[in-house]
Amino acid sequence: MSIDEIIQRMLSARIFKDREKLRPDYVPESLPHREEEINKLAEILAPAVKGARPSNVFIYGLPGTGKTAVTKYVLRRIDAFAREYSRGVNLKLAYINCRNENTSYRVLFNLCNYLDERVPFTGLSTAELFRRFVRALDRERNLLFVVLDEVDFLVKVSGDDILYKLTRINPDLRNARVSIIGITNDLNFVEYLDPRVKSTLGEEELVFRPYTTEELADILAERARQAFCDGVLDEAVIPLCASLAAREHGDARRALDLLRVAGEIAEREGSSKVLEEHVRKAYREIEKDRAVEVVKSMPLHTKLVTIAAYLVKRRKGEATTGEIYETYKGLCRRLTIDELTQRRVSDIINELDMLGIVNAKVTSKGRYGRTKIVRLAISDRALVEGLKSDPRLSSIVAESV
DNA sequence: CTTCCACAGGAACCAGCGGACC
DNA sequence: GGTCCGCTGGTTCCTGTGGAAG
Repeated sequence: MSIDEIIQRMLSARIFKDREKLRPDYVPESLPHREEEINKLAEILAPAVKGARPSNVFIYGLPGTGKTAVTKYVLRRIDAFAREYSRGVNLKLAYINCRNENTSYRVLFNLCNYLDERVPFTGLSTAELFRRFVRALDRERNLLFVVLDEVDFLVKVSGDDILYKLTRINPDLRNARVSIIGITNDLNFVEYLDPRVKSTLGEEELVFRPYTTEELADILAERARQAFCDGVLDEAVIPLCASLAAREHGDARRALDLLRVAGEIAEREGSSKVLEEHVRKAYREIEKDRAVEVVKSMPLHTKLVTIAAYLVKRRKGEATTGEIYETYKGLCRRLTIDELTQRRVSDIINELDMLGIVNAKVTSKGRYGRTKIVRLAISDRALVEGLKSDPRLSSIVAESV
């Protein structure tokens, strides 16, 4: 294909009008089928406009059910009102994603940044950092909203100490007030919490139901109107995206991704319309890309454990922890590197399970012990692709994969 | 009903690192 | 330049356990 042809294709294939509208972090003007949640959250948070401290809120719901979007949307509106009508109170919004900021220190560090308080990003004790945060906060009549998105990560990694402190902070403040909004995908999350934290943090609770297939289709249609040129979507496309995403508990984010990638594939192929087959390709591509990226970014030993799982699987279909460990030790010897302990490898297998690279399930085989049955959850091609950029593994990959 | 395998997974600890503080 | 701090990614030691075999 000549350059002329490629450019010609690009020009003739007008698929997208504004593809930004399909990005996961875009917060749209309206959030269909979340009216009830929006109203409830607005009712809870509205006192902020008059400078009163709203109750803390806890929001539950599976991924892609609009928790983050609704929260940002409501806070944005409240902030706009507060700017216009309230006197003497500074509304401040701190949004923290605890998947990245999963330690007390980092959370406090971020909070200080939101208050324009300069602090070192390591070196201080957490207690000192907390004192500085409180001091900075209490200097003015601030009303601070702390949004802790995916707060379960914070608690799993660092415990609920910081939550406890944050929820008890108000009595110690003379001028400022803090209101906390915790968001989590993990419906069993409360179990990890100290009951005292549970009661203060969960002053109000909101549960977000997953979208149904029809609701997803509505959302997609709404966004598609803004994102795509008129008439480029085949009529089967939106229902298909919706039903593929609904298979995984009504995840709107996945549905939107699917639609965007399908559009990109159609554009790349020079098709004038987005068709059903583009959606199916998109589905496979998203799965594979995710797997490849994860494998690429894994540390050496985690890769070796993955290869071991693959090798055992190829021999006999599925693998136990013990078999994987033996195979893994063999790989280490061939590379003349020190092997990790079985205890650690057991944890690595759990990590791989969380990443969706393998499926691991504890099973008891009676007299023959209790172990984990491990199955590779990604395609061989994705595995090879993810491994081939690592020069340390080239010999192993070449001959065994 | 008891035994006993092959691990799971908790607890405590450690080395090394980057970085702020004094 | 020594000290302190928290994080990461490991180790060692350990107790707990589902369920087929006996």
